Amino acid sequence: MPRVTLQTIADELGVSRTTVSNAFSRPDQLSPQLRDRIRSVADRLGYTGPDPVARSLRSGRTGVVGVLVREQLGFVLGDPYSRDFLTGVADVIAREEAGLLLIPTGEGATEAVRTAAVDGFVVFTLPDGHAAVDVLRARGLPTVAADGPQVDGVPLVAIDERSAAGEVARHVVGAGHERLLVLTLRLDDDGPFGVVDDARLAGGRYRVIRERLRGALDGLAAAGVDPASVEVVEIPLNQPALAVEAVTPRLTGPDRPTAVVALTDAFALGVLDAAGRLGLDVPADLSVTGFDDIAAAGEAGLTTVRQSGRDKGRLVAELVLAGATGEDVVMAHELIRRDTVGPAPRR
Amino acid sequence: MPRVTLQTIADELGVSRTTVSNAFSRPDQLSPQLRDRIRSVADRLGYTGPDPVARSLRSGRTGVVGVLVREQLGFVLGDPYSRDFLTGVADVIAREEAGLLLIPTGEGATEAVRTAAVDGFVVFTLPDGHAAVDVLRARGLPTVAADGPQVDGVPLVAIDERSAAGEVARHVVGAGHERLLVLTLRLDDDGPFGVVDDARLAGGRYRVIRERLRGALDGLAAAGVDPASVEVVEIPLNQPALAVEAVTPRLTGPDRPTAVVALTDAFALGVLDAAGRLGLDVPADLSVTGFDDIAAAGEAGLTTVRQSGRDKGRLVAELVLAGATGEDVVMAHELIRRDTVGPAPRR
DNA sequence: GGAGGCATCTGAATCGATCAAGTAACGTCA
DNA sequence: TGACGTTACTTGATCGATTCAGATGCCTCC
Repeated sequence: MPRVTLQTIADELGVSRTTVSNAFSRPDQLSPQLRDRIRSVADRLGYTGPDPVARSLRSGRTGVVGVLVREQLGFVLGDPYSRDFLTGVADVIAREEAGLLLIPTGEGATEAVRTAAVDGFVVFTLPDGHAAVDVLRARGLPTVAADGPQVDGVPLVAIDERSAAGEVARHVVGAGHERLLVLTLRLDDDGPFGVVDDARLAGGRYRVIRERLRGALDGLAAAGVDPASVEVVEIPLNQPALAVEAVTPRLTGPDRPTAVVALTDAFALGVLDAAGRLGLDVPADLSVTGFDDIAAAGEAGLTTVRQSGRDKGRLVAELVLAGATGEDVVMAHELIRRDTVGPAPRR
Repeated sequence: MPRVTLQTIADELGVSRTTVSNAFSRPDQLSPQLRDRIRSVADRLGYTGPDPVARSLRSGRTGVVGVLVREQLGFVLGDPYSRDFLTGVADVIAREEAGLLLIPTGEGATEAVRTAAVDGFVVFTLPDGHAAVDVLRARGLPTVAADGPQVDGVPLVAIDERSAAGEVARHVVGAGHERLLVLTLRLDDDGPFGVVDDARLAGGRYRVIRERLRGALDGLAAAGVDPASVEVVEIPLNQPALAVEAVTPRLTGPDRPTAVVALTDAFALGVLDAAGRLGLDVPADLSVTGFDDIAAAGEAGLTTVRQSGRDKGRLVAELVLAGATGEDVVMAHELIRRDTVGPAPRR
């Protein structure tokens, strides 16, 4: 039994294939009567509308945006900020009646990128030098990167991480803190994770984190705290529990830090948790700052840097759908002062 | 400047278009030398491989699976069980080098389903009678539903919700509890939400929840507790905070329930939270059960029904990719007895 | 009454590949 | 030596639609 196509219906009614096509895709191009007849014959024959693939081939557009995320989809979906971002992308995709092709891609797996039938790509926080990005560029489709990497020919949408982190650092030092601990997300995929040295920082391939850390250290220096005196601890996954683990042994003793600058909200929430377990009062005994202002940060009263992942997702999707030939976009951020930063406790 | 196609390369080298096609898609069909020459010319001309759309049209397969989820993508991604499921789907998709098209679809929005260029569909917990499912069936592509709805011609993959909930109910009653509270997720999209009556239960369009609730009530009855004596409270979104809100006013007074049977882990975690705030000891003062065994349930020591969302996602994806003509699949579940069910307190 | 405009419909070309069938050259083996 | 199988490549048809340049008829307006 041959498949039902436009031609089948055209033959059935004695009209041209083009007219049947118009009945579905450009209803104003034919009389309402004929349109209805065509529709009813289509229903009778079980024709559900023009084949999407054939339509895409001829028209040159698929109506699908590919979203490149890191390989472990579970971790991406588990992260509130990432979720906000994806939700923002989906908002626009739905409004424009487009589709969202999720492409989890490891360093080696570029095949999915090469063979994805899409009109454009969104790249979401991949490390610098990720192989998939080269493939993307070769394909020549509209592409926008969110948060990273920064690559020639691919517009980047992000906040000014460096100055945002600088503001945080100055805010904390301004409250009188001198003994600080910085908690950072992984700078690169290869371990070991632990205390960060200069080489590790300089070589970090995750742009967002690298810039944040640089901004924070520069901000501390500018405020009069020697960056060499602050311990920087690197944690591989953006989960509160890992921050608890990293920070707990470091929050005891007379020389313990009086403030923890966490480069993500998840870490900051972990620090609040750890402080509670250790009986430290925040902010009387310990000050804590985060980054991103996810929903849980507001509930916890966390002082943090606000940026809207959802707005970013929306903007990025719009740029891709619009053809994405533009420049980088620097989005707004704002230091939100809530209840987790106080004056440094006196010895 | 015309686009570079197989023909461009064929002309450049004086070979046939098919041979160039084979160089990319069936490397064993031509000599290694020619293959290399073709590849190098392709690189030089900036040809990144066969156009995915054209290839799909001719070959009849797209290598993409469409996943239908409910409209509010944010809520879906925010739910741990849903996330596990999607991760499972993604596992298989990645392994088979396919793509995952996310289709958030509201009751009215069936256009995305009609025009999705996919080889098959995964339906994830849509309500019975959802318009998108009719469109799906008309398209005649391999389709599998996870958790619901149950529709003729669409294989369903789920656990035996009814008997699982029955086991929970018998377990709780077996510990001596007589005054019970049941917390259920929405039975249907239209409010109002609150105390559930028989009509609401019978008319519920979310299969999973309806079956769980039936199973729980039947189990209570079988164990000798009059279902009419248990209050059933319906909560619209699967979030712990909403359970806290619903349960707090009901956990005071001499006649308060001694056990809460929550039909999702998120609700159960909310109950644990509320109990803590009220100074009720679990399980000495209050017993609590959940459903699904998400990661946080284990950490909280929650007695619950285990099922693997990830395994379910994997199985469903495999069925779709295999053509999905089979029967319904009933997956295994297991009652996990941890630390939140104890003997009923004496008055 | 003729020119022009609009609404409606048609036909051929085209999108970029894969597929099925076929050909030519070369070796192998009875 | 001749039938047969392999390897390497070609030819022509085809997937199912959209696009674009007309053709046709009918109405309007000067």
